[in-house]
Amino acid sequence: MGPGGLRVDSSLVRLVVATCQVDYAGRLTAHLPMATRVLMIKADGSVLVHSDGGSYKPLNWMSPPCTLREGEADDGRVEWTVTSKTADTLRITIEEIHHDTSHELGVDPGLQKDGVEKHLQELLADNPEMVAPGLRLVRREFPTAIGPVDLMCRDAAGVAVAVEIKRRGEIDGVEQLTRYLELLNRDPLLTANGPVQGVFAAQEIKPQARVLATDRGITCAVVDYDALRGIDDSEHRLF
Amino acid sequence: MGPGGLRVDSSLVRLVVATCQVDYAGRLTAHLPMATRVLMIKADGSVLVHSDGGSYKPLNWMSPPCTLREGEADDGRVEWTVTSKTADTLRITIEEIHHDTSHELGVDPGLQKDGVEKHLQELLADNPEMVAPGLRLVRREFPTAIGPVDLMCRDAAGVAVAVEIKRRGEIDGVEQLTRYLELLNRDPLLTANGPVQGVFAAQEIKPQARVLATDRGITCAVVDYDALRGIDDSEHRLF
DNA sequence: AGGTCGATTTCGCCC
DNA sequence: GGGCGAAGTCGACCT
Repeated sequence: MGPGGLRVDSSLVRLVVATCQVDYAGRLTAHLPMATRVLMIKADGSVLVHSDGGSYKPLNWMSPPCTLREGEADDGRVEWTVTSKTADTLRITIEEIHHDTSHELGVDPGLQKDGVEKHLQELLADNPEMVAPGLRLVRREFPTAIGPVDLMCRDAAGVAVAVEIKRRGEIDGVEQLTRYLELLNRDPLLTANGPVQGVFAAQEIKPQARVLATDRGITCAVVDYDALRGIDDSEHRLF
Repeated sequence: MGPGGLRVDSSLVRLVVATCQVDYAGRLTAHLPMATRVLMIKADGSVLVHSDGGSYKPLNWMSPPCTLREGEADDGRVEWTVTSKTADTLRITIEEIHHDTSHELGVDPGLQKDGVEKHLQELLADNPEMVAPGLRLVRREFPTAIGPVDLMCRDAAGVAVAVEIKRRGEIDGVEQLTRYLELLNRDPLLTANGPVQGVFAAQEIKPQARVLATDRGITCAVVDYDALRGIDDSEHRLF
């Protein structure tokens, strides 16, 4: 508590509707001609410039940490200058302010998610036979020098099988698995029963990714997330 | 103009500050506990749920096209339901509205960008000698079965040179160029004077990408965007 | 601090 | 409209 009972309020959001022009200079340069837009200024000084369309991405913005300075342009118009430590600059030249309010929000409890890749990995770790029949899990997040393999398994014949899991299987995922396989195949402990096999498992596999995988001897496995969740639920109900 | 002089206003943005709980079910499920947040409802019905922190990405959102329906929950509280054609649902349960205004924005002229990869590619196409001395351009966006090569060139000795351009050179770009080279080296027309050479050109090349490129016999070229733009400007000034 | 990888990525281009 | 690559990607996690 500060002097005089004043409390520093760090969770204030300012909503402004203004006719403005926006110029950004940083990793690129970008320009927005004069028009009416929504400006959101968050507690950390970050600024979002929204139009009424598009999706959630602003037309222009400044990421925190940054500071907003209110000044005056040569022609007397109000000018906001937002600067970051990395020398990025966002300049907002204001012709007219139509709305300007500030609101205290308080601390946000945060978002709870379910159904992302990590969850899919957990489900497949519990049910490796859904990836390929006869597969047994050796280790989840099996470490290598260039990163962890999602699932390391062995098939019925004792051959090592590296499983790369994606929500959506694209070409990058195949490259990633290829790099792992190249490295894993240098390990005599893994190749004792033959070369390490690769399985690319995803809820959806793009055609080009499938072509590249097949070309490299990698097996593709499309997994049904809902079915998998159903299996896992019923298993847990037994205990 | 509609009957009675009423005009359909399609560029309206609604700004709401409310204590609310948010539940999303679609590609994943997500939950936001009750707290005070900023809600932005755009003209196309899309909804953004912002807290006072984070960057420009909302905590939760619904992408257009979608429709917002205002209803009432079992306990009598106001409930907004946003639905899209793909069966995604965003449910906002409102405890209290602290602020609620609507604003007409008009049509946005749109964003002008400068300095992205495409622009860098244009500049290097005009000045291939900035990539490597003696290089002559054969074709920009040279087509292959797996995608276009940014610049196809020949060096002073007539050897084909494939140039992959990135703003920031990372490992993925080296993989991409490697795939192209593999394919290009199957074409007798290109390999008549020796194997196709690869050049990885970027404003900045990450150490790991450089190592991988070198390991594969790919030349790295760091290009100075500002200098390049200067050259191009002065060239155009001659005409 | 730097690298890697996921994302309800979104966005834009080309087929 | 689908596929694919870029992004001022952002953010989380790990070394």
